[in-house]
Amino acid sequence: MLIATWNVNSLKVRLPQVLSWLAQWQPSILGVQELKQTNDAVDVAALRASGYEVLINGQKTYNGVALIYDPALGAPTNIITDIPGFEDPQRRVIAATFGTLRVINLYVVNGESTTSDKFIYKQRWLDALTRWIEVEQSQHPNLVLMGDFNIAPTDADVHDPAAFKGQVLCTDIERNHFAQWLTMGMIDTLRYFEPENACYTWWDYRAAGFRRDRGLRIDHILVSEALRPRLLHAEVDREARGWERPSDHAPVRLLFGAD
DNA sequence: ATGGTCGCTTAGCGA
Repeated sequence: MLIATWNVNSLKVRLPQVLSWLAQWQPSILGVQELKQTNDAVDVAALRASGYEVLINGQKTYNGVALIYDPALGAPTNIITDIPGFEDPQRRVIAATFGTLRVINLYVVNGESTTSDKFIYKQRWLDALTRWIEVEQSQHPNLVLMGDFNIAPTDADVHDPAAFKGQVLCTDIERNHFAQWLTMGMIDTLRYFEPENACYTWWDYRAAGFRRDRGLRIDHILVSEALRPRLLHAEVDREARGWERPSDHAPVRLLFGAD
């Protein structure tokens, strides 16, 4: 079973690439972020023609997330489009249960800078998320948590740690949340299979970031401990980042075995 | 070189 996450930076612009990627990799589930589209604007027919169904939590201009899935998984249940109890006009969450698998797809707040009001919002958002993960873990042994987290968990996930020291995406406040999820028993699957090497998932459009490999690892797939025996492989799809008119993020893939 | 590029909406914002 293949699961993947991809911040597409406009599903309108990137739909042809998403369709091509689906045909190439045939994932069971693809979580996408930054649709920048309302639910009505998403070309569901094109996805269906490619053999996929989709759950959308869209928003005009900003944010928006979706779960694109193989209908052979059956009808998803317990669909959630908000962190329960957390008021948020921004569309950043889509979660659903597929059989025995609980999947949460997130577009975490960027935060802009540590002195921005958006960073306060990010902290409130992460506080609510951490509380919610505890609840989801208690209800769903087989939990997958994926998306654009806008957190580089350690200095090994940053091309220039000195330049990013204390900056947004790299603060102790953000990293402590990520560390807390690991303490709670979630597994950082990319690091599980790639303990040493850098494996960036995002490169700034500016300053030829990708060509110079000046990246950050901010897109993640975390799974609960119960799924550890089934883990087979995780990797970053750098090829898609090198396509014509790419998203600034690469897809991240996780392969795992059947029950 | 202390900037740079995208996407959205149409001058400026968000990333």
